Amino acid sequence: MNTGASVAVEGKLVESPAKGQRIEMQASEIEVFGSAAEDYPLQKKRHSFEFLRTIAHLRPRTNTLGAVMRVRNACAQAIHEFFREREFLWVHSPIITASDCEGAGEMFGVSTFDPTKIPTDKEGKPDYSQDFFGRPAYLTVSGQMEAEIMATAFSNVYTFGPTFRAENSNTSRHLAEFWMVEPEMSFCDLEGDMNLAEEFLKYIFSYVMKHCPEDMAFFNERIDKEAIARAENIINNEFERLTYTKAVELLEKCDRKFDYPVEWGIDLQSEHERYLAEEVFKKPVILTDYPTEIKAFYMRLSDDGKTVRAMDVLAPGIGEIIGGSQREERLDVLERRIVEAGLPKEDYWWYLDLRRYGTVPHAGFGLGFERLVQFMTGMGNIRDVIPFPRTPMNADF
RNA sequence: UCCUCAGUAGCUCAGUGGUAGAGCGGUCGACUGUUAAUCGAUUGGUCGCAGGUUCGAAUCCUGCCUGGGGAGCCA
Repeated sequence: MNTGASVAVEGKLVESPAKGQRIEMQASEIEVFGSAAEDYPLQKKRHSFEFLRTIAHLRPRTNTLGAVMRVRNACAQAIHEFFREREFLWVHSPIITASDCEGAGEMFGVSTFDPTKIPTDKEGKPDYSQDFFGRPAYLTVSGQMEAEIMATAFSNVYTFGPTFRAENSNTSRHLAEFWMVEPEMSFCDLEGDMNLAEEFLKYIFSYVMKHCPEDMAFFNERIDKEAIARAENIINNEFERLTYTKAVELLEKCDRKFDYPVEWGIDLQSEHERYLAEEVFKKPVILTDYPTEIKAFYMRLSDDGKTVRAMDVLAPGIGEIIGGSQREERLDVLERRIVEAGLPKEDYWWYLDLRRYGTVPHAGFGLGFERLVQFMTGMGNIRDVIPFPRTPMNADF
């Protein structure tokens, strides 16, 4: 009988005289349901995560993936409990969207066309009027705009589901298919948004520490010796909050040499964000009030005209884990911002309707679920915190 | 997409121009209060792929493929 066999053992559970275990079973009967062939790839030793990714159908049996999947599950439970306690409505945003106005990244097309013979119009372009939806359709990159719709009816809502990015990103922090949590709150400003984000992360970390203590101890010992200290740091300390402008001043004054020079107006680089979260404050940092030019059109313009009410939560070791904002609720300002961004206003007719009919101050944020699990467990590669990772050139299993 | 490192046995790796190696695993046997057991034997390779240089290439050169790390984009 080899490692990997499936068995049922009947016997007597007794106190063990051996070291390192309290109990053992003295077997009286063993039934083998499935023996494992001698080429069973999982051995009783450490395997590299790269190798395990090539056998994604067997790796859930390993102790590390097992711990990851339990913690991932606990994170999902914590998210639902957090919002249920606060009476947020879980709304199901669509996976397929015909709206091409989300602008959050490259999208996967959804079509039933036979790729070898796509109908074309007079100009030789694909004639989508003959396609399944009668127009171009895509996999969603974000449920935010649908969440905004629902928030104008139910006040507090959240989405939690898969999202897709067709970007050719090959990093340990990106997936083509990943899950996102997006709360959206009416009658809420940026302060309320930040408060919720901070409470939210603290809640999830407390929940996992309470429900998965053995798995967290495992990660702390085998994967990342900071895992438990980091969780306690999150739970027990106030997040640092400062404006983008203050952060830039701080970066300009510090002794550290950066590959990319810092000046007001630039989008902060990974090295800048890491420096702030890992070296200056050594805890999560919330940056707010970013320059208008580097943020999305729907974020609420401040009175200074130069910044928007946006916020990013930067986590040590991970970087941006949450991105959010107060949304622009003023119809005239939003229309102007859409035009300034060079976007077709007619595509946003329903989004603008939300401002036309009973507009309301509102705010929300998005959290990358796999990044949260990475942050929680200390796992280095995002492909190892989702059972079946989808990345460029990889959709096996 | 860019930069960089790597690809040798099922796994983890050593081998820098001269007959392809180790540990683990597998198989067989022995032994055993074991814990990723121990002891003995044994099995196992188109050295990522294709070309080139050379008397001779795992080793040097070129191209490609795949993977890791970093960057960009972002969550």
